[in-house]
Amino acid sequence: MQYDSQKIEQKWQARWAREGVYRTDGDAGKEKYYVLVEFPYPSGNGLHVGHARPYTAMDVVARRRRMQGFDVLFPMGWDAFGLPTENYAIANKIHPAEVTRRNIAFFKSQINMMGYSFDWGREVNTTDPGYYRWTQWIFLKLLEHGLAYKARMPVNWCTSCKCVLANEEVVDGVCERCGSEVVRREKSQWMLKITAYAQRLLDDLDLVEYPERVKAQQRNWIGRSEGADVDFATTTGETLRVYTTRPDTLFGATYMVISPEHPYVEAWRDKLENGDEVAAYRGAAARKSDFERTELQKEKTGVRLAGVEAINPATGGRIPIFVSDYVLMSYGTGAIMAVPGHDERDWAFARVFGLPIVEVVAGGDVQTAAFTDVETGTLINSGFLNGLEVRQAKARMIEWLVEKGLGRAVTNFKLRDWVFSRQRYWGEPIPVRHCPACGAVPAPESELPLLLPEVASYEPTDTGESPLSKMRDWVETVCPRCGGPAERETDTMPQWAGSSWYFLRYIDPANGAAAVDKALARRYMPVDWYNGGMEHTTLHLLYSRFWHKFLYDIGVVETPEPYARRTSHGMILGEGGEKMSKSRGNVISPNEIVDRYGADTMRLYILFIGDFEKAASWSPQAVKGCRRFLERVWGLLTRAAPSGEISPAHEAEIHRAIRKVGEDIEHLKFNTAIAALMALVNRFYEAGVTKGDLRALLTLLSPFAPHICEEMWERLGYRGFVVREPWPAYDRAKTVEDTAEIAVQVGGKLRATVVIPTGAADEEALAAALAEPRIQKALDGRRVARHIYVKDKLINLIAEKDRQGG
RNA sequence: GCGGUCGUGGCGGAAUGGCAUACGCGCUAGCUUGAGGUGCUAGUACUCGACAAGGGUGUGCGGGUUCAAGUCCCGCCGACCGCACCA
Repeated sequence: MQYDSQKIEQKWQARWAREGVYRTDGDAGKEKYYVLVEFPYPSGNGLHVGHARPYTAMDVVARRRRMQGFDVLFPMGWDAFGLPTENYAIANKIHPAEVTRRNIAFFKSQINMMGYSFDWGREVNTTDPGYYRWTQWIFLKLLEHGLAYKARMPVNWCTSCKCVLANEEVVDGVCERCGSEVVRREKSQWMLKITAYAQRLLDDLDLVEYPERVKAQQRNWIGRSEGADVDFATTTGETLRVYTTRPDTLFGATYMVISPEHPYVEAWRDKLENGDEVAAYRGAAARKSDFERTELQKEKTGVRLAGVEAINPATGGRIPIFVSDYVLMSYGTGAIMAVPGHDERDWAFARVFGLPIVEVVAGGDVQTAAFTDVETGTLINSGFLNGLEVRQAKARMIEWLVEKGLGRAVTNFKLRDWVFSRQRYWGEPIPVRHCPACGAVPAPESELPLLLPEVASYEPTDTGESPLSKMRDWVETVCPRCGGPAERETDTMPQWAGSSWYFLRYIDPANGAAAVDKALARRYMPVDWYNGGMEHTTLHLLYSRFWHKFLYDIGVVETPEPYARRTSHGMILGEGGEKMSKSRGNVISPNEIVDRYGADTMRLYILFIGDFEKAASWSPQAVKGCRRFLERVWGLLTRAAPSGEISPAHEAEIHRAIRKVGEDIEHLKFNTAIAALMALVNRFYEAGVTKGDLRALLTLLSPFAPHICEEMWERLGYRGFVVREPWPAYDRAKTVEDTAEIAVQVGGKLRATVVIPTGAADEEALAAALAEPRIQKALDGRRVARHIYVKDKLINLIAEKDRQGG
């Protein structure tokens, strides 16, 4: 009797589908549990083993929750707008919607091949008008609440995608997706005011259970800092405002720096003695790509603004002003007071330009290096601040600035508003009309969904206009406000739009009257457990938290946070620990593995491969171990004694396995859960097995390898589906054996083990230990001064001489 | 530089402060097989010792706490991930 995985897997996948065993039942008598995996982008490459890891892990969780009696929501869908599809469509002259349809069909067949327990009755697709209608609706609501606005500003422009990128999509100065150079372009863009939520996005991290690294990364990205705005008078009459986190060092500000993009550079042009030189510097900075501007930790450059000076409000002294690209226009006020004694960048700049370095916080040697410690220093050379600690001096200086009307305490964030426009075809049209008289006017809600028009060409344009702009009969419309002629917005939304709320649509996927029914949202939100990739920490995860908070504010949902628990899986690497990629030719397709070994083997291996949270290298050898294990499980069919009871010989270890497998699943320790099941099977081979033992094994193994378990369940004559069995309970009292082998140490060193009854009393353990000849030998005649006994674990004997430190 | 994670056999990796290396891969030997890219059994950290009995040493390095440290504390070294001229 062979283990024919192919036949078994097809058989049970068909039966599960027929019986609808994975449907979310909505039974109000049950507690709900919402398990979520990140929905895939259906690329033409198909499912990757990298998808299989999180999907399998969460499938195990969902399956266990069903067995535990929860009403489980475990849905799947498609994040289908996006550039690769559009580019493929352009190259092959197929409509992107058709490409998407084909890719989804392929992906879906692969997902089903793995035996995942998704409820397909709730499938969502971000490119479906019935879905993006509500994405557009949320945009209109954001607009209504002043959280969407159009602004002309320098944006990140990918030279290859011919499209604007969000800050989060620019990695090391190049496009996150295609790796091409990103340059700055001045463009009018739709922006979402995520900065309005910066503080809440930061604070509410305390409400959720995320891995520390995820929270840290988000905090870092939000980048809150506390300081002060300070106004400096200048010799031209203008006031130059700076932001500083070190107002305590104001007396040490010996010069100022403004960003090349600072408006004063332009405004002062005619007043400067070296206007041309400054303009040239500014021009050079503008031409540099982000990559050039940030990549090199180069020497500081800059130009002094000759003819203008500022007055340090604390000292009253005149100080020079420079323009330099180490000051960013996008943070603070785009201008800084430079304190070379206590800031490394200012110190480096001062060295290049021979500027004075004044020590105002004692504790270091400012001629050698900037002294930046804020914990130990004491203020000097600082008038009324002298003698104060840094912390006190900050507060005192802010009081003084407020008194004099020169400044105030300010909190700043690194987080920038979200650039929300894309100049591409395959995205949600932004439902806005531009009227020469009324400006940007929201499209009426009744118009939604505002459908993507059929266009002849999806080619991006070099001018930076969306391909939609060429569709004149679509573009030309009327203003909803004044009725005059108007044009439609031709930019589309970024791919992150549809994925910012998809978890809500799963709850109520067919609702034509609302994005999600309130009562249903109340039942299923928040997502109880959301697993996804680390690469989305500052993109999707942050964006969707923002949207969800907004939907909370307007009463659509009732939980402040969308995800109660977030976990992250490590990457699956190729054999040598290298990233899997087509160019390296080391990509493993799940199909290869399923064809050769079966889905159950694939599922086991992808979880057994290593620590779920860490990167792991694929090993073709090790896959076989998992197949071998299933063969051994299968082999138990012919060995099982007819008794339906758990055999006394295995009772304790089965109860321990129930506990361990359950706990391990909760803690993402899928590898050790499987190891425990392997150990159990090994014991069954050593000491015999009954039908009852096997029954227990199958219920525990079924979340991991559901097909083989279902088949064996049937062959053993059990009724129904094993995947619908209740998760077994363990009895703590039954997890212990009658006897325990305890370690016997002498002076902390292991000398022997003895077998004594479980829970034996101290004296009994001591007697057993002393009766051991090897212990007597180790004691070598010395008296036992004292001993430490840990029940069922060990006994440590301290001999008299040991205590003297010998 | 800042933030985070982490250093354990030949390899992937296990260990609520309590017998380090579970489980799997690989390897070695024996059996099985017509054959094996099959299956089974046994072995597999290093070292002294006779490949025995029996010792000793071992979780990146150096200290410390403790009856007991891979685990806790301090200081180094190294790796990986994220951010990075954010004032």
